[in-house]
Amino acid sequence: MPKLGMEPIRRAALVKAAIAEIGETGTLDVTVSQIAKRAGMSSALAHHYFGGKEQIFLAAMRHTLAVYSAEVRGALGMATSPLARVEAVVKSSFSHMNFRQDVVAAWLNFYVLAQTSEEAKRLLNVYQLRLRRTLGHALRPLVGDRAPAVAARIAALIDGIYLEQSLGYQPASSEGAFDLIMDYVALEVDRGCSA
Amino acid sequence: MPKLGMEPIRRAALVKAAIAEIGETGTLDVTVSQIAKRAGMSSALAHHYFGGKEQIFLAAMRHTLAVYSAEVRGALGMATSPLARVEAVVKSSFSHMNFRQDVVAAWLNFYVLAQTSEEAKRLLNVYQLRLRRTLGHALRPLVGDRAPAVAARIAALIDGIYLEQSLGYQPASSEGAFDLIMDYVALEVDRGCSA
DNA sequence: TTTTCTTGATTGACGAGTCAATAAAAAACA
DNA sequence: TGTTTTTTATTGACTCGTCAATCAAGAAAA
Repeated sequence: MPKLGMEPIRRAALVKAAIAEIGETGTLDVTVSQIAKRAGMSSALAHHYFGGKEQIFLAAMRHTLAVYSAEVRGALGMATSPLARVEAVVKSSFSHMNFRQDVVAAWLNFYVLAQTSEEAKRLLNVYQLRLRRTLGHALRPLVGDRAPAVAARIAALIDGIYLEQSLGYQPASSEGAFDLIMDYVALEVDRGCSA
Repeated sequence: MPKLGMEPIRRAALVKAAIAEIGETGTLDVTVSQIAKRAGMSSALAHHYFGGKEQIFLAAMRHTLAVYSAEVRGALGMATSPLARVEAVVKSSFSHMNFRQDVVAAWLNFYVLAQTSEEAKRLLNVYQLRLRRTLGHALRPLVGDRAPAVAARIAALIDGIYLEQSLGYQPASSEGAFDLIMDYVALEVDRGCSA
């Protein structure tokens, strides 16, 4: 059976299966066997390609982060105004690709993983910083010096909405989440008439 | 040795130890033995009083929720204005009692627990709904019909800040978190001069 | 025949939950 | 009062299952 160049295919399958499995179980408490089985191979092969469970998780995390980043970059590329840039970032955060039940569950568990894995913590920090930086730049023309504070608030809102979504009661729609945040942004942009 | 009426003492010790252990490990992946040892007893006794690991977790969660609720209630009791009521809720969320490293880690893991335990999910929902209701009532005199939306945003901000705090980089100060949210509230209260 | 894939079987560790047995207080009793 | 019995508290030792990680061996390309 062995076909050549299987490594990248197997790795991708395992990463995808890991996210699906974490999403379905809601926990990092999934066995390598479960992941491997879902990916259509033996657990031994999973160990062969990744070395260990944690490294599968980290790869899944990098993948999730990469998908998100790519979507943000793509959306930013089409934005022509500062406000559109903010909208691009926010909209990407709640796109069908990223706001799915299993992906949200994976995010939640990555935060837990970051409690014990330095590498996971590093990855999450890269994400956090980049999000703030991107939002901050986009906001500068709109709110001036308040940009960092507004960016921090938007980031916290995104994380908070993800957390609520993870509970899965009445799944907040992507549009609802988007509006919730952009209404706040509008408020910040419109300020300046009272002070 | 056996002294009578140990049950409540043991249960309290186990709950406290569970939170500390979860906080230190950052995971629900703690053994009953670890918790029991920290609480100064054998693992058999922990099983005797609680029946199983999950029930220890749920008790720890109820305790965390109860401490938080008590603090909110206390702070609300001293508030005389609507704005003071909002401040009371927000300030309680970031008090020394509730914003501690281990307690925040426990919260994070309770969200994970809620993925698999119906009871945990129920408890978190009670918390979410009560928080929104309390904030909504306090906000009504300040922002009128926008109260539910503003309450939802505040709730998301609180959760998001907790999530960031769980990463433990440069621990956001309680005051910083408080200001971050109350600045937003002020913005909502001041609105109405542009539309 | 060398390299790349692949797995079944195994190992070794760990941990949840059970149980029988001990110890001390309290209650019942003589 | 002194003695027995019952209740409450407590644990060491054990069972049973699970799972990460390893390895030797097989199968198919190159």
